[in-house]
Amino acid sequence: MLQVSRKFEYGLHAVTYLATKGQGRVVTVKEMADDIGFSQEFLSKAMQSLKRAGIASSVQGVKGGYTLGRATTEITVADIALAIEGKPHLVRCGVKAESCEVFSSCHHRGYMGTLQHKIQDLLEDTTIYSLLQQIVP
Amino acid sequence: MLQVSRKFEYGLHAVTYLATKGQGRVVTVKEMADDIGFSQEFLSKAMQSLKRAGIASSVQGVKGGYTLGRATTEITVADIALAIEGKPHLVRCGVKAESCEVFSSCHHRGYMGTLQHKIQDLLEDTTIYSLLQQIVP
DNA sequence: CAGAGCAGGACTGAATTTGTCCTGCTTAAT
DNA sequence: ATTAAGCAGGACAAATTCAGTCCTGCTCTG
Ligand code: FES
Ligand code: FES
Repeated sequence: MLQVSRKFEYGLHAVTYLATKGQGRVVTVKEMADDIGFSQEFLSKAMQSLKRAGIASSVQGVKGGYTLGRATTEITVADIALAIEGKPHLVRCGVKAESCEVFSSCHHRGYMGTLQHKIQDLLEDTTIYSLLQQIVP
Repeated sequence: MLQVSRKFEYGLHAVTYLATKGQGRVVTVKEMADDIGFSQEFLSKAMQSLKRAGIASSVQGVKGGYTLGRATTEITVADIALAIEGKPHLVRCGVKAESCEVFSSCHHRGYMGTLQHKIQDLLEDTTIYSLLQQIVP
C-alpha cells in the first residue's frame, strides 16, 4: 500500500522530540510517551531500534533514558527508516529473487530498482535539522 | 514497509505485456496468466481494476479479453498505482485525521505530505512507453 | 539493596494482503 | 436457440504482516 509503518512514525516523532529537548538532556521513554501521546511499550521498541542504529544513545539505570546519538544535521529521515524498517524492498525480488515467479521474463526490475533509489535519495536529502526548520511557529 | 503490493506488480506486468502485443490485439486473461506465470484468478482482479480506471479496456463474450485503453505514452506508472492501490497515503492522517493520536502536536505532517508528492511525481514521470524503451534487448 | 529505567524475547490480536470460489452476464460460433 | 468462452464482481478463506502487550533480566543511582 506504499505506506510508512507506525513504528517509523513513532521513531520520527521521538527523534524530533529529543531534538527540541537539546542534545544533553536525557529523556525517559515514559516522559516521551506521555508527552507525545503514544503507547510507552511500543515506543520503547522504536527507541531500541534507533539506539542500535546509533541514532539515539541510551543511559541505563535510574535517571536513565535516551538522548540523540549525534547532531541533528547528521541524522536523515533515511537513517530513521533504515533503523526501524530495515533495508527497503520496493519489490519482492529485492529481498529474494525466488519470490518473483517471473524473474527471468521481468521487464521492469531495472526501473523499480532505480525508483527505489530515487525514493531513498529523497529520504536522505532531509536531515532532522532541516525538518525542524520547516516548522512554522 | 514501503513496499509495492503484489497486485500492482501483476498490473504493471500485464500492462507492459499488452503493450508489447500491440494496441489492437485482444488478449485473454488466461493467455496472459499462462504466458507470464501468474495466477489467473488474481490477475483477473488486477485487470478489472485497470479496466475501471480506463487503462485497459475489455471485450466481453467469446473471443473477448483485454486491450490497452490508451496509448502507452498516455499511461504512467502512477496511473497504474492509482488504479490498483487507490489514492496513496504515506501517513495515516492522510486517510483520516483521527488515526493520528498526535495530530495537533505533529511536527512532520507537512514534510510527509510533500514527500508523498515527490514520490507521486516520480511515478508520474514514467510512462509505459518510456519504461519499454529502457529494456535492453 | 531497592527501585527506576533500558534491553529484548515471546507472544497475542488485529489488520491487511493474497488468493480462491462461485454465480451471473455478454457474445461469437454453431 | 444453445453452448461455451470469457469478463464482472461479490464473498470468503488463508497467509502474512503489523501493532501492541507482557514478562524477565540487566544496569545504575541513591
Ligand atoms: S523479477 Fe521482481 S519485479 Fe520482476
Ligand atoms: S498528524 Fe499524522 S503524521 Fe503527524
